[in-house]
Amino acid sequence: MALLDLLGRRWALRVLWELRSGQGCRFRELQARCAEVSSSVLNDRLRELRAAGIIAAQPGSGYALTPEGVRLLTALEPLDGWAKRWARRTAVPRLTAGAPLHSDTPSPE
Amino acid sequence: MALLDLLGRRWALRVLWELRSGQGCRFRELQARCAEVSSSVLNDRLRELRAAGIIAAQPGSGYALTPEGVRLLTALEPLDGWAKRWARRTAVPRLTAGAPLHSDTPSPE
DNA sequence: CAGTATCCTGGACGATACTG
DNA sequence: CAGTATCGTCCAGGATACTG
Repeated sequence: MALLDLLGRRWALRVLWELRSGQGCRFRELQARCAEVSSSVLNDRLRELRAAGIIAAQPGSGYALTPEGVRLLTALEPLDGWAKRWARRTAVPRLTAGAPLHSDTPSPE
Repeated sequence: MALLDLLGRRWALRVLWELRSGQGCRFRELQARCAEVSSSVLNDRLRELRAAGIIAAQPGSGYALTPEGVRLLTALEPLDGWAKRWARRTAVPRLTAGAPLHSDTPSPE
């Protein structure tokens, strides 16, 4: 297992996506943005992402992407692009146009 | 759920990776290359990937990537690049140098 | 060989209650 | 508010036996 073991887990990409702005985000705020993921799971993800050096806990401003994390987001872009086209080709056209890359990911716009 | 629901599943990326050459590959051959994944699961993955239009079953030559599948592999490259550097930075240096992107993925060289 | 049908188990996730 | 501890459920995946 490797990268997908990390990013494939529920909420992992969503968390990254929520932090994409570069602004720090508090635990509760993050939780609210993630459709109320349970605190235990959110905490798991945060710990894993921190251990991976993708995000870091700021002193007083919550969590934010590390430089490494920013580069990860960048590396993800082509894939998201592909996913969007693919969603258009493949997916069922009903439901509000969702998030190609991940169900819980609002996806880059 | 979307793309990660597909690629995050066990063996999914590995199958794509095994088909990267563009050569068709038979069921049993694929199974052998994938450390003897169970036939039921392999079949599941193949069906899902076919449904997604990423691979296709050739008449007599097994499975192969579709053009769309080829583009997916391309979109995956930056991510794999990131994963490799990341593995070097983060990962435990023990064990045979594995596959950054996915445990079961030999990973591009 | 290609693919299907069952059964079983581990672990991811959700809910919740709790602590500092 | 931030995070931990516990518990129950559910399902993906592995094993295996089977069919065409």
